[in-house]
Amino acid sequence: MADVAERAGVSVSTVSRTLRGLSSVSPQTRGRVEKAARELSFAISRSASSLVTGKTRRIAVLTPHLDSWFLGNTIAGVSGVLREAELDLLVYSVTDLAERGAFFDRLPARRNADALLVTCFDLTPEERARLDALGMPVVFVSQHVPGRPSVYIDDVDSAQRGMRHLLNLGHRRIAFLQSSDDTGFHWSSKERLTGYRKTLEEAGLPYDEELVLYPVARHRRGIREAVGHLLSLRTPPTAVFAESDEVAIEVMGVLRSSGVDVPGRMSVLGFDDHHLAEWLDLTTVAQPVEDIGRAAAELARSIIDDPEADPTRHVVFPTRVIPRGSTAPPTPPPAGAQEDPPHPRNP
Amino acid sequence: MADVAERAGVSVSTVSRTLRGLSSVSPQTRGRVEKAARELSFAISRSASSLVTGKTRRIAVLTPHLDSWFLGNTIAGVSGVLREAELDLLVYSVTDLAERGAFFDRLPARRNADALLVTCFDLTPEERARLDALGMPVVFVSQHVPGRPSVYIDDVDSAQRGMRHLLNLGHRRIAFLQSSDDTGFHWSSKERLTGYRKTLEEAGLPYDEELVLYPVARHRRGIREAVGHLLSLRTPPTAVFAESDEVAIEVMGVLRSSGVDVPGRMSVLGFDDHHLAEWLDLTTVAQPVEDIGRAAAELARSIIDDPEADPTRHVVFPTRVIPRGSTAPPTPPPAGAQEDPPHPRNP
DNA sequence: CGGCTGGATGACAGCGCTGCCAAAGACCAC
DNA sequence: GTGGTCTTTGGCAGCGCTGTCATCCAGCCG
Repeated sequence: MADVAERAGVSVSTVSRTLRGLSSVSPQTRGRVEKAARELSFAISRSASSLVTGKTRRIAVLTPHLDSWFLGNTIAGVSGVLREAELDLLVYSVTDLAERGAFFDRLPARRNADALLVTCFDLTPEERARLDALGMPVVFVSQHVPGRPSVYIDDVDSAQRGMRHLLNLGHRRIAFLQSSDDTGFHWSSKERLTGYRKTLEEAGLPYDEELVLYPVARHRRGIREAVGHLLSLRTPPTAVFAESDEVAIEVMGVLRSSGVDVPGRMSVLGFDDHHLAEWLDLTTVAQPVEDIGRAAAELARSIIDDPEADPTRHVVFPTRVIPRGSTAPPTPPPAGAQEDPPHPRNP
Repeated sequence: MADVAERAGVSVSTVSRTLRGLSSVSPQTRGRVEKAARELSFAISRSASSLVTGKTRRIAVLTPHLDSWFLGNTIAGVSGVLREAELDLLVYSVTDLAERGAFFDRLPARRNADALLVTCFDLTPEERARLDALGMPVVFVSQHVPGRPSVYIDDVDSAQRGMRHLLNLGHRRIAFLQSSDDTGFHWSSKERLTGYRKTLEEAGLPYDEELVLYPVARHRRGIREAVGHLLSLRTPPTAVFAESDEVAIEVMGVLRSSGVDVPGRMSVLGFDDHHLAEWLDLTTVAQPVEDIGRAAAELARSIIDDPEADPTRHVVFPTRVIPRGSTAPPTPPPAGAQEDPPHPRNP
């Protein structure tokens, strides 16, 4: 910076003021400084400036993984907003409990980021207290935490609307497939299961434990076994509601390779509106994933710009059921079919 | 740090030495310091230490997007290695030419990261020169740049092996579908196309421009139009080689929804071994994506640890054709069928 | 028993910026 | 001409660490 100052014939203070866009610099001086900076390819050292200001101009994202469609798109949304704000994006992914423990133990984000976006994570009270104690602003993504800034969808209601779509088609035995892993991450599962149960209750249908398969871990054989289990029941379900499109697509693949027609013998409903869902004709509950990322980044930005701002701001995004070819009325109609019309009345 | 020093009854120098793992600290002192640091949840300020050392302990990744299966998995691999090395991961995604220009203009990574991983990017000579001028070590990922550290697969050879699989099944008219975008990113397309051409040449087959569709942008209607184009040719191809599994899966979806049986009337071959490829029974050329990310991170790590190290190190990963249900001999056999056996001889 | 070695620790400058305050000058009112 | 205000600029301390050098003391040799 001293070099730039010398070249422009001003003091370092003036260079600093110019480069930060402060107003109290005359246009001529500004011009000379900018020219000198360009000629020397000068870039401010964030290390030095954050040492003084206490601001790092960096936002950290904490995720349980990076290789899912959901998180890829969420982070893409975050990244777009941060780029415009000239903030840097720091990514911490913790894929198992040991790493999770290590993260909250050492908390490497501390002092290295101005805010933390927590995605798909059910923080324990201790973890939350720890972040609070260190004064790290947190935005919860894809999760509703009362009293904390969060960006989310109404998972209960969304699952209910998905379920009603299946009920309206005439399905009465509907399985629910959760994807879970061994790290205690949230991933909206619980809420969607609640929506599933509530809808059954509303419709006066029994909750059958055999139809709810939760230990379907990502990247494992679990899906095939889960589908095998459903197909070997005394009365197999006529529809499967998968917690995410990725699971739903796998289920469709397994069903078709086992000779089970979709939607002829089994309807499949997903959740997300994955990029491939359209091409694979998968009915799904769509959520605006990239918008969620963008909103979370905006929230983080507003918090670090103005720490006094209301800390309880929430952004709730709507979801919608997109009917496609993977769901249809069950055939033959289940014994207990009621007066519901055989064709969808819920678009 | 002063607080920790006081609590442990030592000087800040000793705290610094302890926390950096330097050897010249007695075990008792080390224990006391670590205890004090834990009790105070102390984390070193990277800003301050990088101001002195010139090292940021951060690695930047430059990518054209974040929402593809390939990059999600690559970055997951990178992230794992960096976490173990206690390095932070900074992500810059530039999705169009304007952002790309802005990135190389301002070069925000400068002084904020110790090395840059460039993924799926064909840098222009000017861009490369600029990085060099600023002394930023670069590792090329998924791209072979002679004389620079790079991690990649042999795209030409891999495409050739994929093509030979189709030829051995008896296909003679094979389309090639590239995914492209408008930003001049590389994405291995050119090399795979070269492999396609070379294989045709070897087999004495003509190169038909009508069968090579490159303007198939991501997230666009392009795929449907491309498939429509192929199906409306005087002699449609009997097989499609897609540049990535994501494209291949979309192609399969479009074909099936158009009533074209896969592999009955059209074989589809992908590239990547996407997580869903197995479930959708897609034949593909598998590459070890996460390993590529890991190797790239290791390379970056070794470069920042030892800047004198050989700057031309390369890691080449093998690929393999995984035959699944989306490829089969063409029916009816093409007119010009040769003495090739009708069944695969290339597993 | 003095001097020397080596391991462990402390003191202190300074990395590159920013925030604060002072100063210089332009301008105006009286 | 004097005093006051406002705009623009410069000087300088200090953010929290690390690297270097100094210091201290135990242990050992001659």
